[in-house]
Formats: sequence, C-alpha cells, structure tokens
Amino acid sequence: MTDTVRVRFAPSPTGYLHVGGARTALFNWLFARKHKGVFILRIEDTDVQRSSEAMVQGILEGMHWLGLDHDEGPFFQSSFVDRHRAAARRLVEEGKAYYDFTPKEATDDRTVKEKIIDRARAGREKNPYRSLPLEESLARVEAGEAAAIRLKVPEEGTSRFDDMVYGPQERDYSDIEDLVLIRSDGHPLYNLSVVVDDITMGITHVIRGQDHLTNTHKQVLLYEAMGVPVPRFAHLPLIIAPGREKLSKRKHGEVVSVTTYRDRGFVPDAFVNFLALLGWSAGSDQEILSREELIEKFDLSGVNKASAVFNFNESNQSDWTDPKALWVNGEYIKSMPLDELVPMVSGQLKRAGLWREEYSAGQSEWFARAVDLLRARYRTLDDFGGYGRPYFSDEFEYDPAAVKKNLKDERLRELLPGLSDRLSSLDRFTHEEVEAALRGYSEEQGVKAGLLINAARTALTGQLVGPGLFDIVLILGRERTVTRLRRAADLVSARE
RNA sequence: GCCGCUAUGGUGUAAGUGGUUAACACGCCGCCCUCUCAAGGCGGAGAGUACGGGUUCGAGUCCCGUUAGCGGUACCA
Repeated sequence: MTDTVRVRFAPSPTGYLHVGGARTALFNWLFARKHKGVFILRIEDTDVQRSSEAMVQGILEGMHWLGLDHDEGPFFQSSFVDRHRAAARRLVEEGKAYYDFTPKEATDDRTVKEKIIDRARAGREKNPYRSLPLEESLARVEAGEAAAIRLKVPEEGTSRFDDMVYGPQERDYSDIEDLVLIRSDGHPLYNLSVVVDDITMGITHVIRGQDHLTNTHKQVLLYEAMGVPVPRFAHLPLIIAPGREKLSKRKHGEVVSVTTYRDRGFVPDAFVNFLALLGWSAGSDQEILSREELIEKFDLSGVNKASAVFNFNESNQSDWTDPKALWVNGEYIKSMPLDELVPMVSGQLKRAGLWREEYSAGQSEWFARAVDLLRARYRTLDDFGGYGRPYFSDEFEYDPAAVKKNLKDERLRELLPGLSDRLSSLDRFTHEEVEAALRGYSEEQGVKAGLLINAARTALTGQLVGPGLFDIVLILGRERTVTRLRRAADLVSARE
C-alpha cells in the first residue's frame, strides 16, 4: 500500500483567482511538495451558466504567476458528469439513494436565504418517495418522468470526522437533509461531483476553505455509501475583510484579485510568503521565508483556526493593500539576488514606457547599479517606474513640497549653476571628487554643505527624499547632473 | 430560525500536556545617523487574552453561559 500524498486545488471558474483561493492553492501545493506528493488542479466548471473560459485562463495565469505548478491536470469536472451520474444510479440500485419525483421548485438566487429560513420554520416532513419500492421508481423513470436523486441520510445517529485543523467534528444526522445528488434535469450536484472526482483521483487529503466544514459530513456520508475509505480533511480559516466582515468580490473587487498584485509590482515569492502567513505560522519568529523554507516548515498543525483579516485599505493610495504585504514585498526587493530583480524591474519599466534598449545592452551594468541603488527604499516594482522615474527619464515632475523646502533659498539661483560649472570641469567624476568639489564650493561660498546637498537632490530628482546625493550624482552621470542643476536654478522660488 | 466554527494590542501570529511582570512581526510615535527619508540603527506607546461565571494553590490555556463575527442550512459551488 503506497501512501503517496495526493491533494488538489479545485476552484470553480465563476470568478478570478482571489486571495482566499490563492491561499488554499498555496497550502495544498506546500503540503504536496513537503510530502513529495502530487498536486492536482481540477476546474469545477459544472455550473455552466456562471463559469467562463476567461475565468479559467485567469486562474491558470494567477497560479502560474504564484509559481504553484501542478503535477496533474488541469482536469475539468464537466467532463466527468457521466461518471457522476453512474455513481448516483449505483447508489439508487443499492438502496442508498432514491428517486424523488417532487416537482422542482423555481428558485430565485436572491431569495434562497429567506426560503431556507421559511422552510426550516415550517419544519421538515419526510420525503414520501424515500420509501418508494425500487421497481416502481425505475418504472416511472423509464416512462420518462423527471426525478432528482437524493441520498438517504440515516434518521438517527451522528456523523463524525476528525479535521486536521479543527479537530473532531460532529453533526446529528437529523440536521442533514437527504441531499440531492442529481437534479431532475440530470445535472450532477456539487457534493456528489467532488466526492466522485476525489475518489477517482485518489485524493488522500482534502485541504479547502472552512466554508465547506459543515457540509463535509454530507460528503463523508457519500464516501461511506460508496464503500470507499474517507480521505483526511483539513479546513482552512477564511480570509475576511477589514472590520471582520466577509470578503466579497463584488464589494472589494480588485484588491482581492491575485492579478492586481502581479500588475502592481509584487514579487511572486513575496506574495506567496505573505499569503502563507495569513492563517499559518512556522511557530518561530521568522517571517521572511523563502519558498524552500516554506516547504520545509509547512505543517497543517501550524494552521490557525480563527479567520484572518486581510488588512487592505482601498482608499489609501500608497498603502492600498495590507501594510504587511507591502513590507514583505519590500524585504524581497531589497534582499533578493540582483540578477533576479533586474528583469522584474525591466518588465515594470517597459510597462511604464520608460524602458530603453541600452539597459539590456551597453548600459546593462549601469542599469543594474541603478536598480541596486534604488531598491533599498522601494516596496513594489512599480516604485521603480514611479519614484524611480527621474533616474530613468529626463521627464519627471518636481514635487512642489520638495521645491518649497529645498529650493527656497534665493542664493541657490546662483549657487546651483555655480555648482554645475564646478562639476562639469572636474577631471575625474568619482564619488570622492564630486563630494570634494561640492564641499569645497560650499565653503568658498560660505554656505552649509547641507543646503547645497538637499537643493541638489531636489534639483536632480525633483524629490524630497532619496539615496545619498553623491550616489545620485554618480548614477545620473556628469551630463545629466550638470544640465539638471542648471535648469533647476529657475525653480528657486522668489520669496514674496 | 436551526446547526456549526471562531474569539490574544489596530493587523498577522507566539505563549509543548494549566505554572513567574503575555512574546514576535507589521503599522504607529519618538530619538539617533546627518545631506533628505519612504533607507538604516535604537527606543516607546498599545492587549491582561470578547464578556460573565465556574474548576484549581494557580487559567490566555479546562468547563458552562452570554455576546459578536463568520460559515452552513439550495434540484448553487
């Protein structure tokens, strides 16, 4: 008996890949990799109306970006419906399920909740078809009468299973209705399909969101009815929105979509790292964990039971998503191997329209140095094309606050061009020479070096903050430095 | 309505089988560095563990109740 771990991620393509789904996929993937098992991707597209090819592509893209490679699949649940129907029919033949000839009620998606409550209040009566003799049912079906197939849930007793995260679970059979396996139009329903597919795919561990916890009892019933061993279940705490409210695709939209993180400058490994920390901890103080470390340390026993708040803030421009996600990303940007970061920054500059072919040819060394200089204070790849713009383009804005603070001294109107001249006539354009020239010049002019330094930073980059001035100068080079210094003299504000 | 799950600073998490002043990270605030900070270094505030009972010499940890949030309760997935 081999006990190879086989797990699956089974999204339904009714929406894009959101953080909750991504986290479920990640935990399955980590579990599979950790145990040298198999990770299967199965698209649950049985809800034809709501599923779409575009969403399938979106999910595939998202997983690819996250680096969650699957070993088998993608399989499409819709291609297995015959098997689902056959399984249900077998259960009927064995007396474990029955045909229900009650006419289908028209349900409006919007009123289901109320309907559930109404029906519960009214009290449930026993389904009269539950005990209909098999031959009679078969004959009626043969005659073309429409019927749904329902599982016979025991009337007395308790269902139990041991969840690897939530522990022992119990539910009275009396609380479980005879669930519909096959609709009267022949369409197999979720609980049946998952179980049949999980059986045929040999799934050993079902790792999924906690929203499936209570319904797991129904699935256990199905495994038992089919006479096959029940897999292990591990339910993951849900990810919720700030204020502990539920995450809704409709209300929260893009902030919860994985592609948003790709498009707004996240490093895949960093996002994976952040996601792993949502509802799980390695049990140590270490929070920055590489993919390899995550695989090594991952264990379902470290999964938390309480739902985790994904602390995004859509109204804040700079801190638009969870601050910790941004921090983790910044950590990756500043410490990842430079040769891995450079291509990512290239991609971002291309998207921002700031890319020049020389950066990957004659100026590749310069480009790498520039990225290395800037990375220390950036949190996303987008910052390279945003805050980093003055380093890659001559067209950039001067931050009014920076101009006001650093270019307000009227003496700068003369000093900036003066400094520009000094630097243009330097023999060697090195850090030491430039610094000596600037300090010498400020001494001659009787002003503090700081005045010139801060003014120069703003003159050169338009910004209030940034790397050390001499690093900026060296990266920009003599030509750009000289012209920008001179040009900025015009910005020196005339005090009123 | 009924059933279930959960509850540690603003957020994410620690605190083996109950045992000293509840720890770490993010964020926030301050100081330092000094040429700036959105970088780096240092420090600080912030929870007495949802609330109320109980068990115990001792409870964040066990039990009961309440509350809140979430999930389920569909011929949705």
